[in-house]
Amino acid sequence: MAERRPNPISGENLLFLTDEQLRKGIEAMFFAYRGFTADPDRILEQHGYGRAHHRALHFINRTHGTTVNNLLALLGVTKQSLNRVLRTLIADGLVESRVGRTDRRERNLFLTEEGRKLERALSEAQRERMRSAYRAAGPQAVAGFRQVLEAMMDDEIRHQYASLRDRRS
Amino acid sequence: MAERRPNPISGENLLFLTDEQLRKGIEAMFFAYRGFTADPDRILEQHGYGRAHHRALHFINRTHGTTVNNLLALLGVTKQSLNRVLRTLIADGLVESRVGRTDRRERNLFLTEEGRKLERALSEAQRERMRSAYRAAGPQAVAGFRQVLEAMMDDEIRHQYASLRDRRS
DNA sequence: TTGGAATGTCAACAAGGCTGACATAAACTA
DNA sequence: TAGTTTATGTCAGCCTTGTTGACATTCCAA
Repeated sequence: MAERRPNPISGENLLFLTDEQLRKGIEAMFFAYRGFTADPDRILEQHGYGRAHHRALHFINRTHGTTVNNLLALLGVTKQSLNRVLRTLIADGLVESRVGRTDRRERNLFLTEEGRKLERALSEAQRERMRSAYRAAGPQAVAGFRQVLEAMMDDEIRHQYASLRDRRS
Repeated sequence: MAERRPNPISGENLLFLTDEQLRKGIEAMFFAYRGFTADPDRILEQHGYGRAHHRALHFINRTHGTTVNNLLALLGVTKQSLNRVLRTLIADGLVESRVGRTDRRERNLFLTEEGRKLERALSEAQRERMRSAYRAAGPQAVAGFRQVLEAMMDDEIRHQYASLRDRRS
């Protein structure tokens, strides 16, 4: 999948692995992430929510009926942190928590119509930025972008990402 | 610079701009950023510092003698937030603050030997993850990665990134 | 029936954002 | 020179979102 190109000079081109190149990548990652979150942040602020709420909405939307434990693993936070966020989302009528059918200890989480509405607004703002970046960089760059990001994840997360990746929304 | 490939089917390949593709990119960005910060975070914890300290150390190291105002613009936080972090770094002897030569209202910031030592440890941990990701993905993917990230930044930040990008460390 | 798993809740705390107000010194300007 | 602006620092207080620890409830499964 990852296309390695032999270097006519030294057998393999390693110039892209210098500390200078790596530093540029690190700074690009830092600055780009700021842009990545900027648009949803503005919308969230109008609703009195934070990034944690966005993340919860996103993954509940992605995996309808997911359990709290499942969500914890995806988000990488403690249940207390997530619970605080979920509580407000449920109280505000954006998320519905249903007792599990087969295992009634579990709670299955769903977005309400209002929750879907906010999720779409957040998601569309973020997609618009991504779309513009993708269009500017072109398909080949996008493929490389995804490859590097995937290689940068922790192993365990990469597996979760991969199983999520190939679902329908 | 960005290589666009004509699509034999519709004149231009736009498959990479579907909502599905964009969503995958969004999730990849989220998960990758977690990995990106994981290694420095572990080191910082041992010293009782947080990410904010890492960012300050990084950019002071990058732009020796920078002023507080300059740093504020790069980090995108308020002076009160930055000041809290700087105060501890100065008190702990990692950062030195010298009165400006030409304008004595300004403070020029430098890393001490100890500051450089910690910065190197943090930086090396982060570079190691980046190096491994770059190596796995290959030079062409890395170029695409950088292109997409740059296109994702806010305009103002992109200019700062660019002027920083081409400096020597 | 009992142990453990899944979930929720309460309390307390910390980092690191934010705003507003105010102080000081230095530089600039009319 | 007098007044204003700029750069910085600091105090107080607030918010979000992360943490740990303790404890209750529910209920599956051995």
